[in-house]
Amino acid sequence: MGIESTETRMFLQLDAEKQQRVLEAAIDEFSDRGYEKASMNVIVQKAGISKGALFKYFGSKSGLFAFVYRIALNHVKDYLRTVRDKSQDENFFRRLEKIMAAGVDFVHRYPGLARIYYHIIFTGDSPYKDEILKELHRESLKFIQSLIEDGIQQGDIRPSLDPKTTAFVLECVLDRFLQAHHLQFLDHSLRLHGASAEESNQWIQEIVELFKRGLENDSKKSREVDK
Amino acid sequence: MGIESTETRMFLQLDAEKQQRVLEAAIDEFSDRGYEKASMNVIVQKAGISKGALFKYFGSKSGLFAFVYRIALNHVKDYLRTVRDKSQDENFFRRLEKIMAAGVDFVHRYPGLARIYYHIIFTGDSPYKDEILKELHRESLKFIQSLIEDGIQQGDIRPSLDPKTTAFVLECVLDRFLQAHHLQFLDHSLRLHGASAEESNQWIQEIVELFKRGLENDSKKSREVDK
DNA sequence: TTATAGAATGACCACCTGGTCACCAATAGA
DNA sequence: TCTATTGGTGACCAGGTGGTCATTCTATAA
Repeated sequence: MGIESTETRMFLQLDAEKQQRVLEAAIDEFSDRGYEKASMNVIVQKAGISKGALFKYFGSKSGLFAFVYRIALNHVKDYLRTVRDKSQDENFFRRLEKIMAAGVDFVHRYPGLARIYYHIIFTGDSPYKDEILKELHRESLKFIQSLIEDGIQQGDIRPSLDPKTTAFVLECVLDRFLQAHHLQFLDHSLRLHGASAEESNQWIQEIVELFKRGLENDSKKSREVDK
Repeated sequence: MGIESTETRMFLQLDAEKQQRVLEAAIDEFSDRGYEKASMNVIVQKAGISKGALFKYFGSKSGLFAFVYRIALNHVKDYLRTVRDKSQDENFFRRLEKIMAAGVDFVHRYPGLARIYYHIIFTGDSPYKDEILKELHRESLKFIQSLIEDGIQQGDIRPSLDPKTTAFVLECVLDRFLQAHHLQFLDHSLRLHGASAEESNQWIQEIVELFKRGLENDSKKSREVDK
């Protein structure tokens, strides 16, 4: 498949400090400028290696990007899976809160990877564009829809809801919410950029409350679980 | 101000067919590739003029972009103002529907301008970045907040709502909804790309219904106006 | 110590960009 | 006819890109 990462044995055999240095330089440049505008010359400079060496490690710019993208995607999958599994027994709205909070944590813990991930989501800026985007959106959709299905099954949200509409609305709010944490120009109403965890959590509460009213299953009061 | 368009008298004195041709070439290239990646060489080729002439008409790439951006912004302002004024007497949710429908109309009628406008909104890709983004977001926020304030004043939505949260949620759903009409990679759940006006309207109904439940003022039944 | 294999280097390449300006063509006015 | 002005051209420029590869360096084994 086109988006296979192409790090060579040579790269994998470097000492850990050098691998780390190269990886950080790449994340830095790709997160700052996206795929197309990122410059291998800049990455080389930041990493303190020769350009020829970098091309030996990854074959091409797209190969290097694929390597970084995979790391970002795996981190996203990890945090989503972790929070989903840990919140299995909670109600839909509580789960939604936790997913948003985990997203904020991800953005704060791995700012570079988060920027790369969301830049791809919003702009499609990547090599092998179709495959990467298909993969990203398949993952995202699968996750949100399973959450909604669980919520309907557990009686937290109305069975009459159209799952597609609900997934659409949830997804765009979640994406924008997280993106506003690191893209200041999108952050004109909630001041999420630079917000403390507590402030972000305030906003999470408010947003989820809004969704609660809109989605809640009246005929079966939403299960409350100890907070 | 930095974002003043810089079309020269020379451009304005061209015959209308040539002006149109140059403008279309620019819209085509900027909408396809955004500001930074758009190539003056490509625009020149598409317009069938010399590069020197193009630089005489607009001074620079940023000058040309400012010209095009202004046209896009004016179109957006126009449709928003028109739909807001025409729906002055309707309830909040009906207004929301009409605004979304007008947005879909804008996207269909001026696909190039819509792409340019939303690309700036989502990526900030433009010259004089701070000024343009400030202007865009000021307009957007002003519009949505005035809509919400009207809705609260008329008793359609709850006064207890936090206007910021509500504006945030509305804005990201509206933006994503419109963007999905022309960015296929964002269009994985609703199939808006290539949707008929009727299909889009179906989705609008569903989305607004969701918001209605979430926002509606219980103590004063939302005013129904003949549909 | 020498030879070899592997790793690394950086000058070079073709291609692309936004922008410049000497030159040319057309037109109007004297 | 000559001159001045306006409009237009495209070769050229400096700077940047991703990528290549002849050469050099380094580590290891014999």
